[in-house]
Amino acid sequence: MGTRDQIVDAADQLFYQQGFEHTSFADIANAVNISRGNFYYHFKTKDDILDAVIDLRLANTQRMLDQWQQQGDRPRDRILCFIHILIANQSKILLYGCPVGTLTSELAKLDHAALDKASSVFSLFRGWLTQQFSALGMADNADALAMHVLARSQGIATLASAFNDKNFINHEVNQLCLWLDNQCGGKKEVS
Amino acid sequence: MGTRDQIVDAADQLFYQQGFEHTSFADIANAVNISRGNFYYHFKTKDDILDAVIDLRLANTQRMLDQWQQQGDRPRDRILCFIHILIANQSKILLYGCPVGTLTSELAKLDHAALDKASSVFSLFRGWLTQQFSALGMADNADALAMHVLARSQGIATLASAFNDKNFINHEVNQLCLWLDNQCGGKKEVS
DNA sequence: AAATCCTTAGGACAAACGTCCTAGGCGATT
DNA sequence: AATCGCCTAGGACGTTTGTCCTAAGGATTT
Repeated sequence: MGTRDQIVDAADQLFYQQGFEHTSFADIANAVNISRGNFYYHFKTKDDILDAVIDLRLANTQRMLDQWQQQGDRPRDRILCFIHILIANQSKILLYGCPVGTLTSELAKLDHAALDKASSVFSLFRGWLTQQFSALGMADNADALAMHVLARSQGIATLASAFNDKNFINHEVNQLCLWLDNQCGGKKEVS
Repeated sequence: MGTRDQIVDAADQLFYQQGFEHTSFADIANAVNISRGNFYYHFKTKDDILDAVIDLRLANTQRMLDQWQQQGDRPRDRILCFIHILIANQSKILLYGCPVGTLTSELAKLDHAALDKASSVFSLFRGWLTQQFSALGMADNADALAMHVLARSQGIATLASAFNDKNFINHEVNQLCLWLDNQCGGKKEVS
């Protein structure tokens, strides 16, 4: 893997674990074992790295969504794939919260120009979830349902991290699954 | 108002709007119009200010809860008071998210010692909400319901801020009220 | 072998940071 | 009037930050 990609990978993790502002050039250079000078060759400013990191996250997210799209046959199962990332990434979420939500929150406070781009990771999930709910025959308020699922997940991650409570994640994920079944119950599947 | 209280008040707002780490001594001193030297007389370290700010938030929160306790007769109405802070603080939430959630998220990433204390603001709400649900005759899972309400509010704030979407707050608050009525519906009020 | 280009290392730079010290103003007490 | 103690101002300190420059390594091409 090229140096540039290593930098973006390391920055991706560090931004998640330490926050964007609290991560310095030196931190990243140290993680990749290169000099700060070499660093500057690949990225002129810190904002450039943030841009690259968000691009990476967008690509990774899209790849994951595509995978879920093929993996599950029924839209309901696909939505469950999304919900279950809370379980799959449990330990990291307990420590650092949701990667998307915490970054957008930080950038909002910094009044950073990259906030919109960071939010677009949310938009990927939002659009994909909207698709699934539409496929379930709820085209009318599919977007609202998508946002609801996003918000629920977001809140679960934040509180689980604040209270460092693993069981809370499990319990709320179950509740969210029940909610989903309830939504599916009365409706007829379309696609 | 004494200088010390002015400092804590200014820090409270700045920590909310800019984040803890992104707020400097100079920022606070500038907001209160005092010199950095004077600043140091009242607080030895930045962590001391954070401590005082969290104490202020704990006191303010407790006062608000007490007020809600007297204001609403029925527990259901009291819980509605909590839910409606999302509406009352709408514009600030759109810009900076939830004061409690964003601070705990930041401190978690900084691995800061004050994280537990910051989370205790959540605990105040949690305990109070648990009381209300218990009074509604749901003592068995009152705490789980309290956490559910907290998580929903938290997610609403985060996403509303990310998408800068005021209508989303209104819609989700309505949904949350419906959910609450649903919970109250089957149960008999105790106190 | 020479030249070229991509990559790397290491340090220089000003600015900002948290922290700390000292001198002085000002009201209350004696 | 003199003294004391609380409060304030302003600057000094060492470190870290993001940014930038220059020189050299190393592979490929001519």
